[in-house]
Amino acid sequence: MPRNRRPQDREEKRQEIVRAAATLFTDVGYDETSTTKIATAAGVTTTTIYWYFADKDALLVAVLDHVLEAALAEAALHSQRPWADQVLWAVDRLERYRRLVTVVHARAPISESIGAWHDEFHRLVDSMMVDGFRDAGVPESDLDAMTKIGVFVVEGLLMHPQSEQDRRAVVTLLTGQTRRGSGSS
Amino acid sequence: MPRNRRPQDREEKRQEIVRAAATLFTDVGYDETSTTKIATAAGVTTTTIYWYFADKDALLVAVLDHVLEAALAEAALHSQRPWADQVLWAVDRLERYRRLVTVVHARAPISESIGAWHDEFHRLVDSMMVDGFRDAGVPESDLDAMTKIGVFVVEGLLMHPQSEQDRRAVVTLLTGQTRRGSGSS
DNA sequence: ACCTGAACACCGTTCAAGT
DNA sequence: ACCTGAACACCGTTCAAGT
Repeated sequence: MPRNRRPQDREEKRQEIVRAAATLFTDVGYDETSTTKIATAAGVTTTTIYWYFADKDALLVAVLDHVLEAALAEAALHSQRPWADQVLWAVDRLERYRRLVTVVHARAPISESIGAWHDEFHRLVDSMMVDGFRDAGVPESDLDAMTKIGVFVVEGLLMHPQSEQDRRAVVTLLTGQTRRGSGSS
Repeated sequence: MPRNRRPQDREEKRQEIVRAAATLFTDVGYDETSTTKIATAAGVTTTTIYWYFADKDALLVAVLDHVLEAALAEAALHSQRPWADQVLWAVDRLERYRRLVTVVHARAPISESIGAWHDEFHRLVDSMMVDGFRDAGVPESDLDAMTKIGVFVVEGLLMHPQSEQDRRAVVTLLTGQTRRGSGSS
């Protein structure tokens, strides 16, 4: 009984569009990637994209969810390592998504769906950061401000690539300076 | 002898285009502002813009220089105030240029002229930050990393507007925590 | 030297028409 | 339900033509 036939195929094709868009948005950029290029890469017609997604922004949200899901799954494997290493690993892992970060910042104020995704994302990152800094011994009174600084520093490191050495120095200072006597000659 | 007539007029018209573009790029956004809208606001034809500027990116660079010059002139008046206040003032003053920050980050990798402007800008900001943190008593060994954290935090505060109170908490923690016994009950 | 109107290639999106 | 070709309004930019 092929009554509800091939919901498989539909999901597969949708995934193929998301994967093609993810690659292009990440490596080339959102503004630099036309819907026609995405369609070609996914093996469909330009207009077909609009059968699966309301507009280009909706496709971007699907890409962001796709990328975030994979990154979170990987991050879970590192949750037992020292706090500084976890932050450093996150920066390493996310650096290639620099272009996605910029486009989210650029479109969040003008696209409701991207704005909502951005807010949700920061809620998630904030909650992870709070836990990390608390475990690292940051006093409760400084925890909120320290979390914000942590998020800003990670974002900054993504946007302004540094040498491995400089990156490590920044993260060490960030995660270590509130613990007494942690280096500095 | 009107041999070299009206270099005044030329500079005036150029300035008018830059001013119109500055307002629109700042309030509406770079991608959201067409060259036609800029031309209309400046009282010229679209193609006239291309007599004064090589392309839209060159106009953006002129806008960035224009805005930066004004901000630096104002900043000079505050150079004697406490370090935390100076940083807080800068965040306050620059918040309205959030859209310019995003577009510079978005276009720096793909436009050589924007990339060059971005590098130059960070050299300037870095040198100001280093002096501030050194005077505030940050040890020489942490100065480079601390400067980067400072720049990232200022950028983060620009991109993610906070309440006056939260902003102050972040900047206080940033500028104060390396000085011994500066609060936190 | 300075400015313009017409044109070019491209963009995201819509929609009537097909299966 | 799913997909398409043709068309729409708009974009940044070019260029021959005017003064």
